[in-house]
Amino acid sequence: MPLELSASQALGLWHGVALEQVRREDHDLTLRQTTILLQIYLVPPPHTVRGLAATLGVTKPVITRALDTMGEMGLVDRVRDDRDRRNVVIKRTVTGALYLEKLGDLVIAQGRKLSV
Amino acid sequence: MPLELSASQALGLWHGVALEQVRREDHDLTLRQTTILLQIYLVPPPHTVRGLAATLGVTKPVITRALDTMGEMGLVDRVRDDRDRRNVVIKRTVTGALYLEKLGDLVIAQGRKLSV
DNA sequence: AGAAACTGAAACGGTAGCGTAACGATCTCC
DNA sequence: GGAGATCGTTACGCTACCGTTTCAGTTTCT
Repeated sequence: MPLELSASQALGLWHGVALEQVRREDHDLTLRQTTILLQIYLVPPPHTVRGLAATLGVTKPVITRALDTMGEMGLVDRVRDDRDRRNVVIKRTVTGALYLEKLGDLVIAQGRKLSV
Repeated sequence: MPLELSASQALGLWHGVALEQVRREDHDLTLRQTTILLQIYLVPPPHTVRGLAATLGVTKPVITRALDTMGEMGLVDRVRDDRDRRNVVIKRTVTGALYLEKLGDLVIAQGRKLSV
């Protein structure tokens, strides 16, 4: 059955996660970057620049730049598609998976503080 | 009783909210700004620059700048404390409350898509 | 083969947040 | 009253993301 949250529970959950995220001074990803990362790891591949841009409703350079930054952090990887060499396929990495695992733990921990 | 989420539920929830947030191209608040806003609205007043800085674990100029930006957006208001005129007390606004209400609705909507 | 379409990336100027280091204003306390 | 502490803000140079435009490489279609 669906999860029914009250307004204060929903915001409290978000607040707890955001606060913890700020305090640990982790890599400070933009909302867009975080969204791209989650999209790559939660939605079945393949992922392309164009596809991500369409899904998020942003322009392609936004995706390219985000991949540049997150690539340097080791969170994602880029590989040219051999079947159509215009395309770039975005790959997951161990570092990226670990990063999201920590984010997930944060959400879970905050969820546990809620009574439902 | 506490809310027990699986890893994929937790990340799915976060993903859904972040994605929707990006797509509507709302005011694009930083993670820090969002956290400050939530802190102001969810924690009992009074809120000061120094207090927020300590809570978030950031320096005071970070708070000042965030309040500048969010003040221009009408999300918060600043008032000098008359009992100690060094202090600035941060006040809530209708616009800010509305903004967070929408964020809460987003979280609630994504929560409803989960089975628990 | 050659024009047109399409993909991701690079270039450009602009804007906003960052950390550090100062700064005025105010209060405290001797 | 005056030294010193405390508050929020401003100034400075820097970095990162933004939107738009342009580009090089690749494929497609006639």
